[in-house]
Amino acid sequence: MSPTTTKLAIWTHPHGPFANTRTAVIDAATTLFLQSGYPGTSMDEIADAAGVSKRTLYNNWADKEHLFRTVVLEASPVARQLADEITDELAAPDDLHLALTSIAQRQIRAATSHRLVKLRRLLIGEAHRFPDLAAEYYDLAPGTVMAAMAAALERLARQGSLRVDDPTRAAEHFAFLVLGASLDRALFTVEADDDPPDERLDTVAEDGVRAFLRAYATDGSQPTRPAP
Amino acid sequence: MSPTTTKLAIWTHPHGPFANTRTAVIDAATTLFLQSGYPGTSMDEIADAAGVSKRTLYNNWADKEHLFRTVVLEASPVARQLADEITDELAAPDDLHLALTSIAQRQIRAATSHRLVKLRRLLIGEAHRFPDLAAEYYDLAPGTVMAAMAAALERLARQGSLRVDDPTRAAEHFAFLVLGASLDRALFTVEADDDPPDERLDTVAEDGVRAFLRAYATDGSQPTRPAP
DNA sequence: CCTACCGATCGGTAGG
DNA sequence: CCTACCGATCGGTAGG
Repeated sequence: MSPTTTKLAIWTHPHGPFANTRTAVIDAATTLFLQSGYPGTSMDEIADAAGVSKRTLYNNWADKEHLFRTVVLEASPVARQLADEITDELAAPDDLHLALTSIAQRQIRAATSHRLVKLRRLLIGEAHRFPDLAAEYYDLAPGTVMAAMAAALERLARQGSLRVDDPTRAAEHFAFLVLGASLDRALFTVEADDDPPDERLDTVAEDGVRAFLRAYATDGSQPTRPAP
Repeated sequence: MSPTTTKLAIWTHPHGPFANTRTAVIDAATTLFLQSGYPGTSMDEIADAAGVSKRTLYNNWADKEHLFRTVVLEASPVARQLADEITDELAAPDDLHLALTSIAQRQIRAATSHRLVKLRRLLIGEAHRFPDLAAEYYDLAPGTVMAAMAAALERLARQGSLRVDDPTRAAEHFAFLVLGASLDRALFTVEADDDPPDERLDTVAEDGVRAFLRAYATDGSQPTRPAP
């Protein structure tokens, strides 16, 4: 094995060439921060997990806090997609009950996914240390979904399908009827064998949608209550 | 000044004699843990703030984790009182809308109070380190209130005032319609000048109660929507 | 010569 | 109950 070959092996191990160093660090830091929290994760552990030296971390980020901010803001943008889906699917739905149920089921699954619950725990637990970051995330992720839902509900009200005085309040009512209890419980309950299975989440979401429509549907636009 | 006098001054400063040592430590530890989190609070700081030596801490608690558990479990029992009020006031209300609004307003004020929000942040942020403690608190505090509300709603359904298939689900819907959005936002937003004032919380609670009654009241048992 | 990175170790502080 | 101190580990940086 020539020296050149050896050098190549070093360049490509374990995470490929230079361009991917940043990705490798962010991946490792994300995993560790979500697992053990901010003070519970050392820069040494991150460096080890990423397969780089600690000096590399400090060549790319000023300090631990800056790396943490990168991790949080790059872990967010699932929300954008859900917001777009809400806007599209509620534009002019054939069956409002069905459309809302489909959205509700995706919303509760996203909100109670292990990854998102861990990210919320991390941000909530560090809100006193990173108040601006926690607020920024909240406006960015749940805020985007909530704004899309409020706009969609306002449109549906103009179309005559719903009776909505305050679209923002109605969007909050929809979201928390659907996922409030499940999300709150998930924040306090560390992932276990008795995590709610998908079909149970679907039922919870359906119950939330039914309650929402009883509260917000225009009279006669939907059956008040389907027989059990 | 005699040595005895000097000694007495030490005994009674700053938190009185021996019996109150435990209280002084718990008070100091509660303040510091709620302020700076578990790893952000040192046993030295707690000892200093309580006016005792670090050795006293370890004479009363095996280690930092045991002291933390004491702090969390002694900070809880506000919930018991709210649960009792729910049971009493919803037993046979003259005006259901009024009774639910009164309960909702106390519930949202308690849930968004700085102290309770900080306690939630602390437990959620440390749920990975203390999974059993987080679960125990959740069953003890929100769980107690939710159980009382479910029982009360079931009773009201038997009296004919409400239409309730699943009392637990209905209690969740009530709680999260009333306080879900406010609580979720409070967890991410560190106490600031723009905290929601009491009258705004009251409005949010009223909106939640109205939506709940539109969804759960029996037909004709209440006006569907008061004119604005 | 550069960028990217290494092994080794700094001063301070944690829980106990 | 205090001062002094431990083994271990923190975030951040030295020279090469």
